[in-house]
Amino acid sequence: MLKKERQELIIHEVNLHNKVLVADLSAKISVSEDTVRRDLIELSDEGRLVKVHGGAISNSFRNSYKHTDVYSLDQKKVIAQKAVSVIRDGMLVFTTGGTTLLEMLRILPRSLRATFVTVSVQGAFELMQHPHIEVILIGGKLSHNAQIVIGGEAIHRIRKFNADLAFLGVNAIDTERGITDNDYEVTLIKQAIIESSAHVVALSIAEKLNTVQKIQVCPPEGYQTLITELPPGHPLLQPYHNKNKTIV
Amino acid sequence: MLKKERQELIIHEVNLHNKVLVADLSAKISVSEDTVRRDLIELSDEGRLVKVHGGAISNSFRNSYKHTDVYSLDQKKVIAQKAVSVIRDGMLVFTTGGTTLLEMLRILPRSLRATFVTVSVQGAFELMQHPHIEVILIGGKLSHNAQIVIGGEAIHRIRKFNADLAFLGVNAIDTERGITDNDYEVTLIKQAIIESSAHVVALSIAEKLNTVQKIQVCPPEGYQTLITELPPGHPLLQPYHNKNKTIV
DNA sequence: AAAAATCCGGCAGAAACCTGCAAGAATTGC
DNA sequence: GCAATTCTTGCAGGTTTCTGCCGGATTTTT
Repeated sequence: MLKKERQELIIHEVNLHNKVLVADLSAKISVSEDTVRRDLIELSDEGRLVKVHGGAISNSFRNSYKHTDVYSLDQKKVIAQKAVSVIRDGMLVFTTGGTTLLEMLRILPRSLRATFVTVSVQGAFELMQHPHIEVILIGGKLSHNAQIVIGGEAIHRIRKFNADLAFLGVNAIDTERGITDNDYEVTLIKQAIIESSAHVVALSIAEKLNTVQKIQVCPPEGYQTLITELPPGHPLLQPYHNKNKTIV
Repeated sequence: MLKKERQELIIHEVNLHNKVLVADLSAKISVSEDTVRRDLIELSDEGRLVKVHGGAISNSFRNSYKHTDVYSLDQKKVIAQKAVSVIRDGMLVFTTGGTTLLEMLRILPRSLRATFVTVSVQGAFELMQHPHIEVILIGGKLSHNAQIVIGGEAIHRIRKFNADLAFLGVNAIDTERGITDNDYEVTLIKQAIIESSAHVVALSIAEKLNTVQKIQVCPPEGYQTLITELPPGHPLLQPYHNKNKTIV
């Protein structure tokens, strides 16, 4: 059996079953596991499959969600970078939806070991790419608008957790009115998350500072940390310092 | 034997068997391996075959495995098309993961009004794009491998539903051993889905027919309808007709 | 935290490859 | 027709590739 031939066979198997194990392949084509492993590495380098511990999975599985144009992407990347620095190994972390959040999930260091609980479909998808992160998805009805899970059952589930940290993507934030949003169902979810977390981190681009939406998610004292793309000493942030918020 | 003649013979062999070994050819036409090697290099330069270490493979062999992004995409689209025709307005539908399923969800008619319950993150993502479909996501721990929700809580949730229809993306299907898979957690989820559905539709590309994996999802009588890309009358499907399956 | 599985780098033998060479065959030019 | 030239082929040798194995590191699972 030619090497090339063998590799095509492997690709075939992977695409057929979405996943293969080194041991299975080794037995099936009667070569050592080392050889299979080397083949997987080569194929992986060529981008024809994704190698994982113990085998490989098809990459057709991996690229259904595209990283499209996001508004203020650069600012959001800065925020994401700061947000990541707050997370510690072993934490139980809640996350909501929102593009800033997604950006953060995307750049989580691969070495991080933590448990993430999320109501966001895309969030779950991003988190799945990380090898050492356990992902718990809150179930329930999906909101077409917000692309997160909503509804009573979801809230019920959220309340069962006691998270160390919650990351809240915010729609509007103000020193007087706190965090506000314009989708009632979403505010309920965010409230539940806030109440189930020891520490709440609000992520907001500067543009959303001092804006107000129709429905309150939480009062100004509902969160402890605020992260924007601005340096912590920026004058725009002074009012939040005055409210004893931690500014990153 | 003329050089030209010899090379034509090689081409013939390659096209016949899709591959040739230098040693075999050398023995067959009684020339040294070096000569064969030189011939292969020339033929390769002319683009009539692909030289590899140890021999050569035919062009068609190589092309036949050149996939775009999803394996057997065309077949899967055919399957998806057929599957869609089974769904009626108002139904409560279960779906598992798998690329075939995703393909189906992608082409659901925008006019369809139904409720979908899914354990697949990408599935949920696709379904969210449809305006009139209510999407219920089963919560729980996410499997990094299978990219679906797994675990006891998920199974518990699944059992609360009484679906009209379940679409099962299968990994291997056989008239004797039924539907089989190679991930234990996934089989549990699929079993729960089958038990919670009045009618189970198995989606499989023909290539997976009569293949067996390690763990049984359900016996041959566990599902009622089988959809492949083949026309229902195809001889390969006869055994399934004999088992009283509905073949679409 | 221990045990099992997997991975990785290096090693060695075998097989395959390449380069240069020379003898023979075929072709060309006169 | 014959010599010069080119082409082809096999061989020798040194080089590269392939593959299995081993020991230690890393990861996963219990």
